[in-house]
Amino acid sequence: MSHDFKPQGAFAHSASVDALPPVEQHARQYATVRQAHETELIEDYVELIGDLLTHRGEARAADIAARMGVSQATVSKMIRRLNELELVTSRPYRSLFLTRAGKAMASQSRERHDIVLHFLRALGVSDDAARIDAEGMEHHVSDETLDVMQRYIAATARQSEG
Amino acid sequence: MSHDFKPQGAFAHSASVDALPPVEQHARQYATVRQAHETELIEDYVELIGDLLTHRGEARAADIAARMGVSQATVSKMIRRLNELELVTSRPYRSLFLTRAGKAMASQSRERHDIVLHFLRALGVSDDAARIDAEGMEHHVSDETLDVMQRYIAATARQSEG
DNA sequence: TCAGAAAGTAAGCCTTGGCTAAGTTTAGAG
DNA sequence: CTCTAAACTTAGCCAAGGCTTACTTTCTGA
Repeated sequence: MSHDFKPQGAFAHSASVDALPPVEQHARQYATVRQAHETELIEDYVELIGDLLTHRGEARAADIAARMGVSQATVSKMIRRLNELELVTSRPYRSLFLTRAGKAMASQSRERHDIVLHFLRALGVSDDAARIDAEGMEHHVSDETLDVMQRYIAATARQSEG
Repeated sequence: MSHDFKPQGAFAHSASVDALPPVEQHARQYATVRQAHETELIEDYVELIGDLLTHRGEARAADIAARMGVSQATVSKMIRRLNELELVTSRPYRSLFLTRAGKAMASQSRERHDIVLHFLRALGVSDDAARIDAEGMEHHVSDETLDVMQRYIAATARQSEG
């Protein structure tokens, strides 16, 4: 069954005295994080634009700026980038639209975000903390971990149904 | 008991049709993530320096570069920054040392890192994925979530003892 | 002991993602 | 209809964190 969930048992809490990982593996870990950083912001913007389109019918630069907590100028510049990356289409002074690729990115980000958020809540984290943590964590969770989170959510749901 | 662990039950998996959070809250979420980004790299370097000092007895720029997967020049520049921030002390062409503040940051980062890593493994994530995810996640996990993770680890340990 | 390799530094370049200030366009209220 | 406020864009600034290339210092082994 794909939604089986079995914790694997805890290990001794002693990584700080563990040997360092081999140099190449260590370097790959950091490379993955740097890589994630490059796409992170882009994904956040695209995800937000998708949400605004879904919930408000349009995505205006002013709304994006207010929700991101940055200046309109910053948003304007970022929109140019998203355009170059062919994630959005825009006409000057007009609302934005997502391209096919933009829509795909938005829904994928949204899905990851939701899974992480629900996982944290299912684990017992408060709503406020879960929201903030999910925002930061979503870009650093592998498909494998995401899968485990989904199974955990499903298992917890079955449990609470009795 | 402080190490009690009770899952809180899953919610309907439907945040994508949830209303958007209030503007101010939304902005605060992103601000927190941006904030984390600023300290993230610094913490990674300091944590690595601490690990090298612990496991190798010294922290050389060449080792840091190899493990971070960046050029020596990049490390050299970063060391200057860490110096300015009074996290390390260094004499030209010599190995590094952590200041009191640096040591504190290193051990705190190391601890968060370990908790996240052990949590992921306890959850059933493979070692490789857990390592990579932990590296990225550690900077985005609130104290509250960290606490929940620790209780989960403890609970899973008791369970597997039988 | 000293010459070449390895380690470290410095200078200067690039991109990203913030900002402010100043100008342009759009939209809505009177 | 028009004029002002809000929305948007542009230009130009800054810091961070990469890079390469060129130089200096240290270490080591023949």
